[in-house]
Amino acid sequence: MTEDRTGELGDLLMRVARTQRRRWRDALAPWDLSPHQARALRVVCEREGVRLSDLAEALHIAPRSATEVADGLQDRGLVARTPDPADRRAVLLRPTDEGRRVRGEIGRARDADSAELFARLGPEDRAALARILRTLAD
Amino acid sequence: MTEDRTGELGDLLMRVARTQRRRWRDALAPWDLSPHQARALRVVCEREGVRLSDLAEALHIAPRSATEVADGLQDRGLVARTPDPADRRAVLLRPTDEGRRVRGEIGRARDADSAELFARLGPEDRAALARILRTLAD
DNA sequence: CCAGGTTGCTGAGGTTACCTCACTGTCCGG
DNA sequence: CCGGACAGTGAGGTAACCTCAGCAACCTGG
Repeated sequence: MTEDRTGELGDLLMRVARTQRRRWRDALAPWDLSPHQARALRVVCEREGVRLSDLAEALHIAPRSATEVADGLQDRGLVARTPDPADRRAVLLRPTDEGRRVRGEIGRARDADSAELFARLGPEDRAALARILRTLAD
Repeated sequence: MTEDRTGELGDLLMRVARTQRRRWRDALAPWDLSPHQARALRVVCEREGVRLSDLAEALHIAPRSATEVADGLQDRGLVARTPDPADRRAVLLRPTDEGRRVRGEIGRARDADSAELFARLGPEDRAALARILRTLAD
């Protein structure tokens, strides 16, 4: 079959991504965080003062659901709700010291995990993969 | 390290995969099937006579949950439960005619969607991507 | 300057897709 | 031929989403 089975490409991408997702979930276990929560923590740490609605948008979930994600992070003492001085309806999410610490740890864990997963690729393959994926990511 | 940010690679992979997943979910809407159900239908169609426990393993879910996935597919008339002649405890899942038809349709839809997604890549990039992903997929 | 619509968050309650545990009926090795 | 392992399922639980309604604060036009 000289045909360019594009379907297989999608399949492969799916499979590798699934593997990676599984690995990451496991790597996150020591902190008892879901991938989604880790992502949320990252968003909160990267911007200074995140509104719940912004978090919802960043996470592609309904605004109402952002409340629950924030609750989870707050219960673990990783973020704090502070009033928005510019709008008394709004709430700003900020990382606590613990939150920043944990976000640093999981960031390093993620890098380590990524390095391990991509270790079997040579440097030129890694570069090619990065270039190709960047093209696909818009 | 010439700053080979492996972490970014993982990030990119995640992002592209998320896009693909979203696209597929949307492409599946006309049949009112979840990606998971489509995957299950595919498994059932590819092997002849699938045990519930095999389906569970293929889908990486608990055996009990395979019952529910099978229920969903059966309610839509896509698969049928038949007794396993070799083991009266077991149940074999087989696709109905409708199931085979739908599986063909969504297979083509998936190919089309994949083709569209990867259209912006040149043939040599597609080949390189396939080779690299295959390496990663074991 | 205030009435009425819009926005930001959350309580209440629903759905979906998983899970574990317990049970029944069947299989099989000693 | 019997005790343990195994296949599927009923019952009931959880996590992560959702929509809808309500409340307070914001903003805009007359």
